[in-house]
Amino acid sequence: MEAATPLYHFISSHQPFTQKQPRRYSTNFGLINVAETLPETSPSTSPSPLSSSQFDYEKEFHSLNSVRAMHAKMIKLSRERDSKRNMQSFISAYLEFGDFQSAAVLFFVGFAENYLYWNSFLEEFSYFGGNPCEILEVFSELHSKGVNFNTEILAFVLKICSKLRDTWLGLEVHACLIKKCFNLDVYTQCALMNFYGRCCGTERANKVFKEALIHDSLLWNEAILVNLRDEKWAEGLQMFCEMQALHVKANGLTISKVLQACGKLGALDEGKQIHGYVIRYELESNILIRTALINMYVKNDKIKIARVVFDLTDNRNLPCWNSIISGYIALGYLDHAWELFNEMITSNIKPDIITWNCLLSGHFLHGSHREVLAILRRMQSAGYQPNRNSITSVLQAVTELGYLNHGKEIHCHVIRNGLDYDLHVATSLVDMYVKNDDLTSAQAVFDCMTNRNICAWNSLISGYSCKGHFEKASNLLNQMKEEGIKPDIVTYNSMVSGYSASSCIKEALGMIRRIKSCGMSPNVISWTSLISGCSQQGYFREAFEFLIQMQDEGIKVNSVTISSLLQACAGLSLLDIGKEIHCLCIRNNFIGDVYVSTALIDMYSKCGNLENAQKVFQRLEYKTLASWNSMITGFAIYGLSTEAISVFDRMREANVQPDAITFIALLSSCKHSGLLDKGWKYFDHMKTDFGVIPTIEHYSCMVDLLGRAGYLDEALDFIQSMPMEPNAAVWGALLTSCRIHGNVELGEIAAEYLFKLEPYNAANYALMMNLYALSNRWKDVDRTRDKMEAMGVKIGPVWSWVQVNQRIHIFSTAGKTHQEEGEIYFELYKLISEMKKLGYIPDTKCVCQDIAEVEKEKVLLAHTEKLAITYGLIRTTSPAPIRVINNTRICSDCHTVAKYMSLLRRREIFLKDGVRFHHFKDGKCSCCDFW
DNA sequence: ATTTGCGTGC
Repeated sequence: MEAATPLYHFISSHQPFTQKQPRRYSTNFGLINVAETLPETSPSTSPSPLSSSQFDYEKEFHSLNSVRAMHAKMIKLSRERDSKRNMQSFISAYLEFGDFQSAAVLFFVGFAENYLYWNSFLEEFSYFGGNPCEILEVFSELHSKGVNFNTEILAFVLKICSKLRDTWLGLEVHACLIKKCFNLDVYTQCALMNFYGRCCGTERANKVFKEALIHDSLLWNEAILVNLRDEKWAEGLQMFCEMQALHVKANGLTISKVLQACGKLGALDEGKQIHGYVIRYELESNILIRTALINMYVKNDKIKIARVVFDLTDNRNLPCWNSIISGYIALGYLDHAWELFNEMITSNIKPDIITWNCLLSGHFLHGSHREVLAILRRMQSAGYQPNRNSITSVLQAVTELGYLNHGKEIHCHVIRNGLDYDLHVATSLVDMYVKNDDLTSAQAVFDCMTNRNICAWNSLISGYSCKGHFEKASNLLNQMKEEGIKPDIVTYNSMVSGYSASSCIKEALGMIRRIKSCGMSPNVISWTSLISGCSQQGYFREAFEFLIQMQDEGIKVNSVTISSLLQACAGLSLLDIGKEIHCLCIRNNFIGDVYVSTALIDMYSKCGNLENAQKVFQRLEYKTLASWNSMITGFAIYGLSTEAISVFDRMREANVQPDAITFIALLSSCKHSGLLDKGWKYFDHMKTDFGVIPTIEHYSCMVDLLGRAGYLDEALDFIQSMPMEPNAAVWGALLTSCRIHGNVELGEIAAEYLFKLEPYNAANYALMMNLYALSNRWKDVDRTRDKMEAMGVKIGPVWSWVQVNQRIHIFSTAGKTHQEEGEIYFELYKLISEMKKLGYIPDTKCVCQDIAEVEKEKVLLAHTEKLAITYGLIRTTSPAPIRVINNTRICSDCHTVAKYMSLLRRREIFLKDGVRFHHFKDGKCSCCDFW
């Protein structure tokens, strides 16, 4: 094809065309009265009289120049009007040889007969690669030269304006139309409505509809479509109903779009009525309507009806298959979706990128993140190129899985295929790097983005903020403002969340105030971020205070808030408040939320109510990995290893793949029960049978397990054989075991590492002092205490609390003494003397002070858990169990005393310490004295 | 379509 040289170059060649003109709407065709301006020059080939037959022209159409030559001949002989078909041939020829302007000029000045012809012109124009913009340019130019167009041409131009969103020209065309005639025909009115709907808003289009004198079916259909295109679902549906009342017939496109509206609005009844209409007017064979019906039923949660419609469709095309497959996927029936997918393949329908993307995003949304990667591989090996949507889903899955390396590979693919210029892909990349803790790469991708949307900014800001880089986050916030992007509630919430996660409660509250000063209202997410931050950092009381503030401001809690609050209840063992929240969950239908139910299981087990934890667990219809894990953990912290293992077995029967946390729970249940062999078994099998690679947490569990069982040397060997550097938890486990078994030598080795790794952790010094005291090595006790004091480390307060009559009573080594202390000690002495009659001997080994035995007994009596239990005994009545929480690890003397108390006063005592649970009943403890 | 808040362990 030759380079396009516009028609006027040839016909106006006597006028030198030197200046390059700016393209849009300002080209200068010397076109008007073409025949008159044409110079009287003879073409080089001798002009023979042309026949009127079109074929004579077409025979000569070998190149653009030959087309022009023929055109010139035709004009010269003034045979333009001879045949409209001749004109068509020339237009087609110009299009074929790529001279789109000449084609458009001929189209406008030549003739324009009917709508059908225009559409085929537009089709042909685009088919040969012409940009419809050029049609508008030619029209504009002719219009400015004063050419008068008929209304049909104007309507045609209006259609293109509408398509190209050329509001200015469209309004100009409307002005021409008004000048021409007052009563526009239906087609023109439709074009006008279409234009206003797309370019000036639905309201203007509706005005055109209202002002129209006659509302025929074409106009009704267009009016409804205009509203639905603008996602005015309710308005569109309403108009459809009005149209029905007037017995105006709807066309297939309108019906399919109205069905879409029924889906969006959840208007099942209306949807069914339209289904009835479809059957009555025998429109069922229309595949567009069929597909819309399937979608409508899917959106209204009626997948079974959708399936019936699908099954009854015999001319299923690809969109139809895609609809039913995406329906199953949206509702989470991934297996059904695959079944249909395979069925589709056997019916010789090839999936398209939409099908694949639907599978990708569906598996991501339903948490099957690994499958997303498998589907990607499958589609690639089937020869499909992932597009921006595919990449976005895959990146999200990779982000969730934490597969940074996979993410980088996808980044490479993105770069190779030039997709990095796509806004959404780039945003997903930023987010992938942010969530995988690679802020440097996130920043690099961000810096390369030529235009950034608010999501990209927010993603990066949240990355810096959550990692505690508040300065960088604030700088970005200011920078985005400078670049003219207004921070939204998400931006501020990211800051709130970051501050809350770093215990910067004041700053987080400041952000909430800033949201208000910007004229926005802090929403449920802002408050929940603050509350969950408090719950996770141990500021449980503050969590409840902010809950009250939030409710005062009229913000209602949602399931996420509830999960955070339950965490606070679990942390404080606030069983009664936890139960209140459980009621709230039932009232507000939060029970079905997997996060809430998991948090409930955790709350009940940490508040000492294992039965309720089990009940919640059993009633869970859909058990997630986390819910199985928290139930196993629940049994584990009670030392109920048999039960924990049986939950694990049931989990495997349910085909749920265990993860690292499952094995930590299992190993710790073995640890709490001294099941060394079982522990080894799980440790060995977790990698070989389940593909879960042991982390340092698993190793430290094993050290604990070995050590507590008395295999201290083996524990040390095990530490030395570890594939990673042992951390403080590992050495801490060894030191704890050494203290239990009184092994000073090994303990000193562990302590040496610990003092290096955690020089400011008072618990380590306390453990070592305790170990020395057991062996009566008082000088070493003093030396360790001096070392600790030299480091400026202080042993924090030890506290226990018990709830009596809706109030929490705290007994602390640091705080004020309890006002009823006298009464408490009176009862405690009484109990001790009763116990002594039954054979109780105070276990003074727990006291690491070099003082007389009698003094040691006094120290033991002051242990906070004893005071808390005693207070519970005197201020509550049987059979209410007593629940005591302690923030350290219960000593063996308190353990013995609690057993006697449960026997003497016939009370169940639940005691939660920093490590696990003890349930005392009838003089026995659930831990069987192994803890 | 892309961005903010939630559960399981140590």
